[in-house]
Amino acid sequence: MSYRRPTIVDVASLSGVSKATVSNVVRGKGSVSPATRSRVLTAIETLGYRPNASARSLVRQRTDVLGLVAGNLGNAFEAELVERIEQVASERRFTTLVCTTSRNPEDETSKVATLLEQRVAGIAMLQFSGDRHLMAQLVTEHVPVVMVSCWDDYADCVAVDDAAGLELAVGHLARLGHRRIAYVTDERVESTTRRIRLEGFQRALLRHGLEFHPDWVMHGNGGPGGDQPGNFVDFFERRGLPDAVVATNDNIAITLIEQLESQGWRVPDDVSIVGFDGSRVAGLHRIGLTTIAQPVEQLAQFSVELLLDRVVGESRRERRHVRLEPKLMVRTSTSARAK
Amino acid sequence: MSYRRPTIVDVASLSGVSKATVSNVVRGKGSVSPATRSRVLTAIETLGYRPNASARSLVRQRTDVLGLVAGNLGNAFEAELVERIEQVASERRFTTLVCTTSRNPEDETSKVATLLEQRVAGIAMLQFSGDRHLMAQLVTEHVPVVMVSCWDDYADCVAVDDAAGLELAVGHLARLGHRRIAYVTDERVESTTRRIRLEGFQRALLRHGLEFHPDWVMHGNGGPGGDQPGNFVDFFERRGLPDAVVATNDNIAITLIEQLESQGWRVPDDVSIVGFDGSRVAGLHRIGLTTIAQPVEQLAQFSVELLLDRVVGESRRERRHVRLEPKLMVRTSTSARAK
DNA sequence: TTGAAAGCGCTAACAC
DNA sequence: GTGTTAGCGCTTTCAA
Repeated sequence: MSYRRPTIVDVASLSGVSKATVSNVVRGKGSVSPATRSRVLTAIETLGYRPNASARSLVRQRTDVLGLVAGNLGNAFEAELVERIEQVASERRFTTLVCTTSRNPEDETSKVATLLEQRVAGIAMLQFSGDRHLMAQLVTEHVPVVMVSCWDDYADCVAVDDAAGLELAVGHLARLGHRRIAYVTDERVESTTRRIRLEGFQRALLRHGLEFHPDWVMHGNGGPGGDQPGNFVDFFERRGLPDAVVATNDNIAITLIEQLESQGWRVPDDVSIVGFDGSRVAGLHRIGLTTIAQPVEQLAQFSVELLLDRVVGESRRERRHVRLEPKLMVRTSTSARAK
Repeated sequence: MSYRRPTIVDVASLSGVSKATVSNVVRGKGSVSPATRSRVLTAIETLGYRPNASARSLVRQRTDVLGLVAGNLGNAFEAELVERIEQVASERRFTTLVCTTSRNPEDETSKVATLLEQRVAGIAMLQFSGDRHLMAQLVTEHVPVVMVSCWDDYADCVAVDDAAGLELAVGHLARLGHRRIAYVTDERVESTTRRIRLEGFQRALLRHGLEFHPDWVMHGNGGPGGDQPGNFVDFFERRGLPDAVVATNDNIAITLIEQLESQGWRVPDDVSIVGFDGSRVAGLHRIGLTTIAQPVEQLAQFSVELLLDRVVGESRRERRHVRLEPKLMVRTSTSARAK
């Protein structure tokens, strides 16, 4: 004899009503007399009845589950974002199916396929390889998608204003007297964002009357697992140390600091460093990374809202692209240029 | 007219077979002639058919979803663990529903309830308040549960060997000549683990001929959100600085360092610090936290294995409690005692 | 090798 | 205010 979970029918027969009535009580819909309601509630209690989400989803043709595609939770910023999105979704009575892709396009494809089989009500992508085929599929299957801290013209998007962020970074460095400013990007950042940030960097330099040297753009490419960039030291030994470096995210910035310091260079005395993300680690005194903070809370709120707007409202509205204000966090990795 | 997803019936009629046959093809079970198989496959392709997990779960009376209860993904160790568990589960064709509790018992209860409604095949708890009622419920509902880096006698468990970890920590400090060793615990660590670690600390002191002072045990209690401990400075100003401090996790250790240094004390010159977890941050040169590393990879592997063992094998086997070897990572937060 | 049929547990019309 | 009923999309006997 094996254990069988109580169903709505068990509750119905125990309380002497039909299952429709039990359903009404459970959902708090329809009209049920106080007396029956309490009888049903008692039966639910004594049986330990718990509605079956699969059955409900099947008939309602919709789940209460959101899919969340992240790249790598070892990245503190992404982990925080995942946590907040889960919490905001939970407040709206949605659960979250979390997947990680290790920034690997094949994983991305297969994980999204899994989410689609699970019939998630919507998908938030915190990492997107840019795969056109994937996007097309998502569109044809009518699954609401939001790009969070990512960008794709064919989906709702919510991200920090990258250009404004780079303006903050460069402006800060310019005010400190730095003129030769290098940039470190990373192949694993989603391509549109990567491009926009680099362009933003160029424009900010221009605006501050500083020169842009393609030679000073380093394209970090990650080693296996984690956000380990390439070898910065080689790069700077060949080209000489710039006054300052803007990195495309905090992880890269921190690794850069580690590598520079292990070669005897000092931050910020020899070179100032600015990160991007505003992850918790950056705020530690020992790290003290000046960075462009992304508004995690707003990113989470907006992404869930954009998603549920389409899920619940089934609104055929236009795609919305939201840009949020970044914030400059000045710490000890930047200082005035030595004369 | 609204969009309707293709179902197994659509595939069946397009390929001119019954849905049972389509089902056989999809699942790769039963016997289907090569000819029909390929006809069905073509139909699936052209329709973009995707099996509906809810329908399948309903009839199979089981989902392919694992529930994962974490405390706080801002904690790097927990985030890494979540990521690895998701990946290991994914290799076994299971998806993961991730919940965070902010180490809040009410959230824990409600999130577990949600997982139960979703009929997850099993639950991995990376955080457990110790709620007896919750455990009882889980047991009566016959849901496989595994405590990961947590402990509860009534469930399968996989955790680091806490006592061995503290022996490593204290042994290391003793060898460096430290004698007055303090301990910082944290209310938010699951209670059994908290107790075992403290006892392990005491026993390790004893074994190394060092005295244990209850006065030197500081019970950190977190502020809201994140792992912020209480005010360590007050504590040490009242009792004087010990030779060294062992912290119950890396986050606490790092905060401790920050607080001490902000008061002008130096680590490790004035006091050595040892953490617990082996999170990525601890390994940064700027942090250089000596710590007891937990075997994340093994924790992930074992936890999924223990869970699926019960899910798939429906084995009525005894509860299993696995303890894994910790590893001492010596870095720069510890040094020989100044004479 | 294939098909017909009986549900899995629930919701939502629609009667009464 | 309550009950009846017809599925939702799939798996799984059991026949053919």
